Amino acid sequence: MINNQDIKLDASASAALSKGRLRLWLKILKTSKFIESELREKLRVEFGTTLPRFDVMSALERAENGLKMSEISGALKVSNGNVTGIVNRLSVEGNLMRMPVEGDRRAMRVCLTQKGRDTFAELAAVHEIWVGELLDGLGLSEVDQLAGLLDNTRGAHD
Amino acid sequence: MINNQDIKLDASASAALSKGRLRLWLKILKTSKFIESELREKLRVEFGTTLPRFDVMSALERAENGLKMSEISGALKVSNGNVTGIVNRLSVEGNLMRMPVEGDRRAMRVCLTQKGRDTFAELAAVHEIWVGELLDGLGLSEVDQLAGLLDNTRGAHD
DNA sequence: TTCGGATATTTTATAGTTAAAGCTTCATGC
DNA sequence: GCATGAAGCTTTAACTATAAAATATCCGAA
Repeated sequence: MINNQDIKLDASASAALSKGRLRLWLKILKTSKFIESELREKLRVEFGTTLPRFDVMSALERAENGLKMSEISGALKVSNGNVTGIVNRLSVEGNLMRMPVEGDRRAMRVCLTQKGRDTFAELAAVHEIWVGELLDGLGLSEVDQLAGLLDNTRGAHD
Repeated sequence: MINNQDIKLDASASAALSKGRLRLWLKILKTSKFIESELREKLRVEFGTTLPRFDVMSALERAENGLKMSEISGALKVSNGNVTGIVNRLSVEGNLMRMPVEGDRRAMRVCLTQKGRDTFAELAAVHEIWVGELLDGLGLSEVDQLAGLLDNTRGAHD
């Protein structure tokens, strides 16, 4: 038997949970935006490049034989048209090449050039250092705890 | 006395921590981007609006007597020019008004209109529900744990 | 073979985003 | 007063981002 008291308690507990989740989301967002803007600023000032360019190069570095445009947009979860522009600019800079895909004249295979690989290696090394510094308040066990908790949200998985 | 063995162990432990922090950052980013894009999509489809517009209205709602342009950009941590565009569009839509600041002809005070307050109340209610759903894998204690861990990073505070 | 739908990419229109430059107004020192 | 620099805002150029439309190609079924 559920009485009015129980219902009132349930309602207020549920409201508290909802508010807590909202505050948590705002904190996740603030943390994420802060780290992202720090990385963005460092890439801009120290290397004259941007995070989207870095992300595309990172995806290409992991792929042995390059990626099709649609594979890049899928990996980075951004729109097709967006990738077109970024790849254009990286291409002008000489960091990557578009190559035809044999057997499908619609598709293009995008590969890092040697210059692109060299550039990315340099960027990736300092990028890891920067992230380490930005998260230096977290030890190994805290890193694991945080990762585990984030796994309980939708969107943390592949 | 520190011997080679110790040094080697320290180096590999440090590398593991660095890699762990990097993976954690990528997970935070993925979680944040996922939630953000879900909210963005819902705002677009169900209300024909955007997250930046929502954020500006949210900041104005909390301010009793409106905010100056620079106070908005400070609160949202975005550039001045950015706010100009968003406020222009919200103004055209009738959700807010620019009013002169007495004693300083350079500044503008931005206030929600009644329509803006009504619209925002509606948006804020469903926004909280959406966030609750997106974080429904986290109970109260997990929400608190996560918030506590994020406080150990730079950028989570005001 | 050819028609029609699906796929891969680019293009277009619109918005958000920044840094930097520009404009107006304020405040201070002389 | 008046110069000079600072503050508040807008504008500009460049880039990132999306959705939707356009283009070209592929593929399967009739």
